[in-house]
Amino acid sequence: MTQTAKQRIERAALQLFADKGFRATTIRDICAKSGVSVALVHYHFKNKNGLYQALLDKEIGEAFAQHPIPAYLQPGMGPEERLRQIIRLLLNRLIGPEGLGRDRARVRLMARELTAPSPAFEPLFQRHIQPMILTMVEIIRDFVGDQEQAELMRIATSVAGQCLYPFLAYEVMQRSGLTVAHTVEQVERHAEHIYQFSLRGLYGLKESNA
Amino acid sequence: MTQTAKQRIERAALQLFADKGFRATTIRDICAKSGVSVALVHYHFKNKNGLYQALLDKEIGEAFAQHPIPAYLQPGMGPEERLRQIIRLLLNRLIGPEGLGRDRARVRLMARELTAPSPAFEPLFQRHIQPMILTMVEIIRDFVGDQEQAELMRIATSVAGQCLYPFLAYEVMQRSGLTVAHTVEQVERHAEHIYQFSLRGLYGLKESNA
DNA sequence: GCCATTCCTAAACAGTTGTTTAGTTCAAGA
DNA sequence: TCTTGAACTAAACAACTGTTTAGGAATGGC
Repeated sequence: MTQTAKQRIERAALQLFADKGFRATTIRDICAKSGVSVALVHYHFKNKNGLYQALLDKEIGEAFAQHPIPAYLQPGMGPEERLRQIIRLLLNRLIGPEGLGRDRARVRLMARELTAPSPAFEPLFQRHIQPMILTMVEIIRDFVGDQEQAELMRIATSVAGQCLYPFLAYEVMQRSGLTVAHTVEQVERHAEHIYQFSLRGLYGLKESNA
Repeated sequence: MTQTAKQRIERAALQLFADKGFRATTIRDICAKSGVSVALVHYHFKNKNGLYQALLDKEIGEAFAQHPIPAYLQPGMGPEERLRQIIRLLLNRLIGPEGLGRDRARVRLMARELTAPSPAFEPLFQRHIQPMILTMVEIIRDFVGDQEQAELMRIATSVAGQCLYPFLAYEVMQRSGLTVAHTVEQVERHAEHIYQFSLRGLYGLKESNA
């Protein structure tokens, strides 16, 4: 047996939670898929919530931790380079092969949590998502100067939306024949596209303000 | 009694399905909230799936039908005006006060379906979502000329992402202190912002291609 | 050999869930 | 007045669900 029972449980649970959601997935589903008894799940993970929490930490937490913010943003960078890097960070974390993109189930699980967060997601949100958002907003504020709250929100979502949409709308896009590639080269190229696209948009704002 | 029992069921079900999801919402939850008996739900809607389907059709189908594509796109419009109009369409449908934005529960329900579609969503997808995507892709193709599939996908998601993100990431944004306004004026202003932002980005692509 | 620990299972338990059945109330039409 | 049909309820049903209990291999240390 190349995989331990615990690993088989985790694998099966990840796929089922991602496909059907937490509530619709039963422990017996997971057991049938991984070939273990019902009690073993409780032995290894205490209960259904514990299994889900462990999965979030492992599949999402670890993937994000491999791409920490300081690996992209270094002191002394100008606003343009910082913008480029925060976009690369988002894309590598979300659809990059070392991020969530390696596994389609990871993407679906994360998309569920972003649109309908569960209590188990809270620690991950505070640890990884919130800092990303705040950093992005700060970079954009550097770029466009002082703005009213509503305008800042519009600009921030213009940039962040480009990064997150191919990730959130995975299912819808696939049904329309549009697919996202997850190779390193494709991700870098996508990041560069979003950077260039956003840069023009941001410069346009400066012009119309002046 | 100002509302019929059937209406109270629908109202309670909408809020609960939006908050907790289809599976996590029980018929008894809905009954407790609307003050009716369990059997009455089956009397009016046949079963739980029927109730959900009826709700999707009513809350999302009707809102979308109020903003049909031909009301925005007319023959003879140039590519720039068509781009502006398709953006207005998306925003009015999704966050406008006559669209889903009128009711926070509608937004949450739709966001759930976009990231994790249920079988009940399929007819709405084919009727409303697919035509929107195809129209958007067509407009962008007019704009940027022939492109390889991957590049077209990147450009389309750059525009669509800006429109959909404030909608999909409702929860996450709210937790970070960013709120989306749903008044007509705010929505129109947001649409104009996305149009200008995208226009610059698209012109940039033309330049770098030349 | 014996013991302790880890990994694992079958079976039972108690509560929940969607659905159905049988029957009640009540207003409108003949 | 009688009847018909729509709106509604209480109670029961059968299946499912998360969790626990009691115990069986198997392994490694002493």
